[in-house]
Amino acid sequence: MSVKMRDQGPPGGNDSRLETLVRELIGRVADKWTMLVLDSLEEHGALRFTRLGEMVGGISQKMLTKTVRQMERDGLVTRTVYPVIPPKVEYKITPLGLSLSAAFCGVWEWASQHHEEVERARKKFDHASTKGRRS
Amino acid sequence: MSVKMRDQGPPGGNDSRLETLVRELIGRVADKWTMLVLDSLEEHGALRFTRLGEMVGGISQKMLTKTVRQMERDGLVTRTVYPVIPPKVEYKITPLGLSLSAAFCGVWEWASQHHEEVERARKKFDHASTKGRRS
DNA sequence: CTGCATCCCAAAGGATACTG
DNA sequence: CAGTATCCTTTGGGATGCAG
Repeated sequence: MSVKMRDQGPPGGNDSRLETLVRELIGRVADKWTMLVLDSLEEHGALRFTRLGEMVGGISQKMLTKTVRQMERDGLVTRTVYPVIPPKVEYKITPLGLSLSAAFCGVWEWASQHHEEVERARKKFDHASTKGRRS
Repeated sequence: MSVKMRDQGPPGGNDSRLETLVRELIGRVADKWTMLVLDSLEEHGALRFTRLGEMVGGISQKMLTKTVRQMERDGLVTRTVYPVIPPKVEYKITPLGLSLSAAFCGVWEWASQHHEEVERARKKFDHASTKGRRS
């Protein structure tokens, strides 16, 4: 699982530095909204701001703006402004974003396959906490 | 990518309900600390509270407690209390947690392979924002 | 009318002190 | 050692304003 073992860059003593960088990137990318936006764009190609928000569901305009800006900065999506009236802005996934989406695919599959198991675990946990002592 | 297409449960009109459930689960699981904790436990087997915090790195006790509780509730880890003095609590990944870790493996690989590309994209974005106009 | 910035408040998160 | 409780700071969400 770890990144330590397969260092692909030029050799040196920067193993821990690379590890740190990758961890930061994971922290950035392993974000609820980022993943949901990425998935929406991967499914529907290009979307306008409002429509994208609808597809994601339950996200505020503020967070959508922030998330999408971050993703644009990271090179995961492109933002195209059409200077027309009424204004039109389209967000589109990039090849890099597509590769991340593909990498994250396994997690989607995991969620669809194990969500019942998770819910059972929760029920059990809540039940045990309610009455019994645990330890 | 989507879950819509391969519904594995009994047929019915509950596609959107399942979709919602899976999305909620993704929102829960696609969390920075959850993934980092999961990875630490996957690499090192069983860890005590403090040691786990050290392995994760940069996490506060409060968030570690919260994250680990959540994960225990979701059935991703087990929490074993040894009634000794000083107290000893060990956290261990479950088979379910292991499966999630494996599913998330692709994202780790993506991060290690593309972090340079992301950084280049950021530099370019910041550079463009500094001086030029974008649209 | 669309897209975003701003304001304000609620909630999440970090640091510290304290208990079993 | 492993938390819980208590601050206080930061972040996120809803509503509103405003430019194109």
